[in-house]
Amino acid sequence: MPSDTWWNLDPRKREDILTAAVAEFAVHHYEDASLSALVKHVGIAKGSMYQYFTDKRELYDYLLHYAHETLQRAIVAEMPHHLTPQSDMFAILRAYLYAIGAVTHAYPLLTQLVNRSLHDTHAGAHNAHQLYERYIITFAHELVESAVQDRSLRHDVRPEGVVFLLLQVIRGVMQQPARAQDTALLDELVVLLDQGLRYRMRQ
Amino acid sequence: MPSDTWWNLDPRKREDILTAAVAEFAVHHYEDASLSALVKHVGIAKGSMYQYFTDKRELYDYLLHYAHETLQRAIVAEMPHHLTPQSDMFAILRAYLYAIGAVTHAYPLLTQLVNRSLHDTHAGAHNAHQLYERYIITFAHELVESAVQDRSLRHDVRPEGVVFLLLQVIRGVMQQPARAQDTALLDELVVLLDQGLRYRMRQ
DNA sequence: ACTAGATATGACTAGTCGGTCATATGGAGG
DNA sequence: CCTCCATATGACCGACTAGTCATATCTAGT
Repeated sequence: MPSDTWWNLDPRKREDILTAAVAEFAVHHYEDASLSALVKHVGIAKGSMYQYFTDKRELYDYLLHYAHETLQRAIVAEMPHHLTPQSDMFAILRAYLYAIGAVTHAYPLLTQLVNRSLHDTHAGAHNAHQLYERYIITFAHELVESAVQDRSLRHDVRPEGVVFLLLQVIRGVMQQPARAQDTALLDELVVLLDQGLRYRMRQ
Repeated sequence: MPSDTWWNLDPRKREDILTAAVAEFAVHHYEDASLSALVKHVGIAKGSMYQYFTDKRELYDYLLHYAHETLQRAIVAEMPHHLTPQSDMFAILRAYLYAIGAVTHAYPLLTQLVNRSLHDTHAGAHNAHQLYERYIITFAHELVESAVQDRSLRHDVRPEGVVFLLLQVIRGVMQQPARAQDTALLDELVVLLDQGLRYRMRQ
C-alpha cells in the first residue's frame, strides 16, 4: 500500500507519477524498469518515490492493482445493459469480446502492462500479477456453468476443454489489440465457437 | 554465427555451455539473463564466451535458432507417418497437438526459452525470436488452405478467424505443458473445434 | 515571527552488468 | 628445445541500478 504521503499529494502530481510509472512498466519488464529513468521523466527526486512506496515491488503491485481495477471497471461499463447472466452464452461472449476490444483500444498502456505481467516470472513471486488472469478465468467458468444449466452447451464433454477454448480466445483478443478492433473477426470467432469449423451440408 | 573457436571446442564442453545457456535464458528475459552467472555456472572465464560469440545478442540468437531447429525436428518426428497433407484437417490437428504435448514434455527448457522469446519486446529487435511463431503460423495457414480445397472446412467465413482460432489453441497447448500431456483434453479440443460448442438435438 | 512536523532532495553506497585486453597457457611443427 | 599461433583467463572499465540518509525546504499552528 502506498504511504499517507502518497494520498496527501496534489492529485495532478499523483496522476503524473502514475502515468509515467505505467508507461515505464508497460514497456519494460519488472526487472528492467528503471526508477531512475522514471523519476527523471516525471521531474522529481528519486528519494521522493521512497516517500510514497517502500520499494520497487510495492510500486509495481500498486500499479497492477490500479490497472486491473481500471480495466475491469471499463469492461463492465462497456457491456450492454440488456444482457443478463441468463442470456445466451454466445451473445454474452460476443459482447465481452467487443468490450475487450473497446477497452484495450482506450487503455493501450494499461493493457500492455497487464499482458506483460502475465508472462513475467519474477512478478510471479507476488500475487498481484494474477489478478487479471483470475478475473478472466472466473468469467469463463461462470459463463460455462451458466450455459451448462440452461442446456445451451453440449454436455458430452467436460467443461475443462470449453473453458480452455474460451480462455485462449479471450487471451488472444486481449493480446492483439489491432485484431480486437475488427468486429467482423470477433463475430466470426463467436460463430465458429458456436457452430464449429467443419462444413456441413445443411446449416 | 558462432566463431570457428566455438566449433573447434570439445563437443562435451560445447554441450555444457549450450545447456547452461539454455537454462539461463529459459529462466530469465534477455535483459535479465546474466553472462557472469552463466560462465560461473559452467566454470569457465567470462572472456572465453567472447571467443565464441561476439556479444550477448549473438549468443541469444544462436540459442533461439538451436531451440527452434531442435523442437521443429522433434515435432516432425513425432507426427504419425500415415498422415498426409490430404488427410482430414482435424486428424492432422489432433496429431499436431499430440506431438506438441510430447515435445514440450521432452524439452521443457527449450520450450520455455521459445515461449519466453515470444513475449520479449527487446528480443523483437531481431528476427530470430519469431522463427517459431512463423513456423506455427505457416502450419495453421497450410492446414486451413488444404481444408478449404478439399471442402472439409466451412466456407461461409474468411480463413482469418479460423487461423486465429487454431493459433490460439496451439499457443495455449505450447504454453501449458501440463495440459499438453492430457490427451483426453486434446481430443476434446479437436472435437469442439470440429463440431462447435452448442448443444444440438441430433448429433 | 517562531516552531515543529511533514515532505522534497540528490549525492552517495554497494552491487551487478556487458564487454575489453594484456597476459598466460597449451599444443603442434620444425 | 624453440617458435608460433590458437585459446583461456580474470582483473578491470564505464555505465547503470535500487535504495539510503543527512540536509534543505515547505506549511500550518501558535
